[in-house]
Amino acid sequence: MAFTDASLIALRVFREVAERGTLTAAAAALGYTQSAVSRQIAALERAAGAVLLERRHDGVRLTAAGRLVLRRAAIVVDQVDLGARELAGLPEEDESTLRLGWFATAGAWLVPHALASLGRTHPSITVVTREGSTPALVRALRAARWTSH
Amino acid sequence: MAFTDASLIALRVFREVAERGTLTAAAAALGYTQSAVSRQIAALERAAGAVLLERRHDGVRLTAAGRLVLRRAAIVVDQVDLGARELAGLPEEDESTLRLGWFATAGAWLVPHALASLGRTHPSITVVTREGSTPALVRALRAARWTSH
DNA sequence: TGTACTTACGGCCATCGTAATAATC
DNA sequence: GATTATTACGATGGCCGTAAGTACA
Repeated sequence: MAFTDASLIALRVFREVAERGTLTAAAAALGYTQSAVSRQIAALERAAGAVLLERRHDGVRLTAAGRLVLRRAAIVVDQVDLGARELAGLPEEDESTLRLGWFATAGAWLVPHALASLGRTHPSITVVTREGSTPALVRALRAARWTSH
Repeated sequence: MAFTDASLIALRVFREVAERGTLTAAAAALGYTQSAVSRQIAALERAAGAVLLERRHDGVRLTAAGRLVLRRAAIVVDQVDLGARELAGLPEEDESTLRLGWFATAGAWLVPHALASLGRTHPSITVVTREGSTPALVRALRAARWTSH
């Protein structure tokens, strides 16, 4: 048993809660009621079979299981939103496009490292390389992370 | 408008349909009825605002929009399943773990390239490096793709 | 008392299976 | 007729908002 049959909305709510620190703030941000968010979280915890949030008097904090779920939920939500933008035929927003140039010596492993790390935390960000670099490194970079075309 | 508010089950059903080529086969594989799968797909298309499947007399074929959605849906479903396994505290199944050794000269860009490509098509596969290689290359590889611990 | 989260109630909407319908070989 | 997908029921279950309840400074 896991959160296999959870709702996409539940994952979105959970991410918002994790980001804001209180159910109330997340509810306001998403246009829901406190109770709705509370039940979404409860349902997600029931589906996951684990407590995801530590309840405190001033809000909530992620448990270890909560951090684990958050990592996956963030990727899932980003992928859905990215697919939605693709379907709408829109190019990526400027804020989600990163243009990057670097020196060949630094790019050997530092750049792929940074890009992969970025890809884990913000999968929806598109990376665009600068033309005119060493062809081999450009290929390696493209291999490390390439979101669109 | 997009498939932002689609169901996780719908994405799973869609992936199964795309893989099997008929709604009937997907329904049987998932324990659903023909009609349930048909309505899931219809709902997903309504949410996406696009026709995802071309109906033929011998089954269905993906449209361009369908291929686009499938790419995202596959990642989403894999992420959910991966999170589920993580929550269950289980190590990855053997069939989804890849152990890899290589020569330093070939690993410089060919290995990260292959790993990233693999990661796009099969995000749930874990890559485990062999000990004793050049430390810098090991670090670069870990940066390019590292799923568990 | 204020600020959080939780729970009970009533109503609405989604989804299921069964079964009937349509279209193609 | 066999195989495909779709549509019309009726019932179950999930999720919402309102509102009341609980806990902690």
